[in-house]
Amino acid sequence: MPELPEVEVTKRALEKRLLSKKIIKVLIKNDNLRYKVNSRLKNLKGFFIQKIVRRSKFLLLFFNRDFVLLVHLGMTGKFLIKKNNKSLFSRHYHSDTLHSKHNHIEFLFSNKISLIYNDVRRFGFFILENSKNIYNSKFLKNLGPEPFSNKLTVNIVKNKMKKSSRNIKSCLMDQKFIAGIGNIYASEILFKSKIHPTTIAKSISSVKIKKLIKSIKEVLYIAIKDGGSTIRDFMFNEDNKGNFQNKFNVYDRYGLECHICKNKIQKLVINLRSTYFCPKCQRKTN
DNA sequence: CGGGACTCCTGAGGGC
DNA sequence: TGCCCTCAGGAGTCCC
Repeated sequence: MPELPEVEVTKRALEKRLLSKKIIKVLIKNDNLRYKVNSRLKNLKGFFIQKIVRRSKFLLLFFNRDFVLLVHLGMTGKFLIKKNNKSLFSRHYHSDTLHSKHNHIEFLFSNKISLIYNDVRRFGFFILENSKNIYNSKFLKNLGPEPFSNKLTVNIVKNKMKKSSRNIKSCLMDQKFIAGIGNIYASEILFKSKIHPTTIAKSISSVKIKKLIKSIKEVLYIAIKDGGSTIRDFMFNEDNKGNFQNKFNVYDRYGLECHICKNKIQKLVINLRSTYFCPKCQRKTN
């Protein structure tokens, strides 16, 4: 599920409901996530959320007294919200999801809202840290520039690529390179940039890199506006589901017609991840 | 060291 | 139905 747009949508929904709300209780039903959940999490009782930040695919929940909860949703992690034992979001996840065996952690808030962490594959994790120097923690310190920051420039991207013999798709997926892009959006961004996914990154011209950066911002911006992408799971937001999956140009469209040129969308595996592209719109140049 | 292959985990879907 | 295989939005670790 969660790449930058989905994490950003989650962040905004949490902000809307939980900012400045006090935690009454923390229930750890299953501590067996990617990293074992520290029982110190229960010490957040009585604390309130001051600020929520997204960095790459991480959520940072800042509490009073210098506590910060670092959350990563992994592959299938999501938050559910219920009020007075009822889901705030209609029928879609009523009985099934609110009582799922994949609900691992529950935070009860003073406004009678519960925040439930659900994660089928348990690749997500929660780390409680001191907020001082949090950006120097091992999870955050090596991340590349945020797609919407002005640190993402042609020069910085070209410099990073210069040393590498990798293909551009692998570079986009590398969080040290640019933060927040995952498997869906890497394919969509390369389509919009008209770059073939196996193109050797350092061979790409400055003009094309400029176009690539523009495409990164555009694709991610529209995806956030659409509430992210919902494929086989529903996504957490006010309307239950994201809509960007309806705007995919290439992802999960193997054998279907390209919206631009009508050629058939191709699929290939790069670093064990499915990669989709249009062979005509994204002609290989090296 | 860079980077590709493998790994964690559960469930869905297809072929037989 | 059931069994087996492959694949799924992420990323740390291992090994060449």
